[in-house]
Amino acid sequence: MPELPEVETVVRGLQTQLPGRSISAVAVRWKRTIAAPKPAAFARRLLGQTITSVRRRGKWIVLDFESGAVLLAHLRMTGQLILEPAGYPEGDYTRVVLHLDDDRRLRFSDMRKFGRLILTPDPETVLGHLGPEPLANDFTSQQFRHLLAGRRGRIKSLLLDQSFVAGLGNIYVNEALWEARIHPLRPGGSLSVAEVERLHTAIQAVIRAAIDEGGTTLANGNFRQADGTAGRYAPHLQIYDRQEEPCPCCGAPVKRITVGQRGTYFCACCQVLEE
DNA sequence: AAAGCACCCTGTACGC
DNA sequence: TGCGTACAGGGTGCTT
Repeated sequence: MPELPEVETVVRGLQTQLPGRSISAVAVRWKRTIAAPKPAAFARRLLGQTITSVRRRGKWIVLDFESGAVLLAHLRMTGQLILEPAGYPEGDYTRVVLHLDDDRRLRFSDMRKFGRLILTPDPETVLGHLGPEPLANDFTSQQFRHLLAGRRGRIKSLLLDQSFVAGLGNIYVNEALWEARIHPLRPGGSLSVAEVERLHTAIQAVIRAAIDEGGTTLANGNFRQADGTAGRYAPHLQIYDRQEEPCPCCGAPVKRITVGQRGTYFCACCQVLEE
């Protein structure tokens, strides 16, 4: 499931390749992948546009064009944005193909069809309601504490809320809470200053480590880097998808509960729901 | 503000 | 072997 580290990995892979290239043809194989504008207008407006930069905001991949137009790509569950040479055999589940002027192709593959592409002159209508970037300089432990103050919702649900903090998903939220020794059901506002500090540190550490390894590719192989290779972080996951396995810290069996309709892994020994 | 649910999808895992 | 069903998950939108 692409989260911040996976999206960052894709973006870094594209940053060295795409700026300066232009779109020579557009093929839409699954129309609903194009959230806006309508597929025909999407294809027509992209034609001939030159890419100036590639960046990330939360889990969105952002392609800026010379004209000021912006292409937003969200991978959701199974989306992949892969740069392939001309003549390369096209993989399965291709939804949209952007042909480049150097004959390479930027291919949006998406088995479950949840991913979305948006072409817009005003990306802030989409990106504007995202919370802070967890790796940004101004995302300090102090700011995090202010955001959490008074919040009665479960810390796990808050961390998954993209308008609260941008970019975290189920894998890294589970990992960060375990790392910080915080129970996923704790009300956000109930965390002590020391706990907020620990969680802030854990979030940044886990995300940075995952980026360093090129993201997490689980056994289902859903995530791919921009060049089609897998991420290397999966063996480093301490708790995610490890139900009944011993906690790496204390050896107690990892528990699995459901929080906000999401599978949640934690160690009942290390992450206590204290009063 | 918070929580629950349906929805969008399809591969996988399971029970019979 | 094969069919049917539950489940996984990010995000949106609606209801409670």
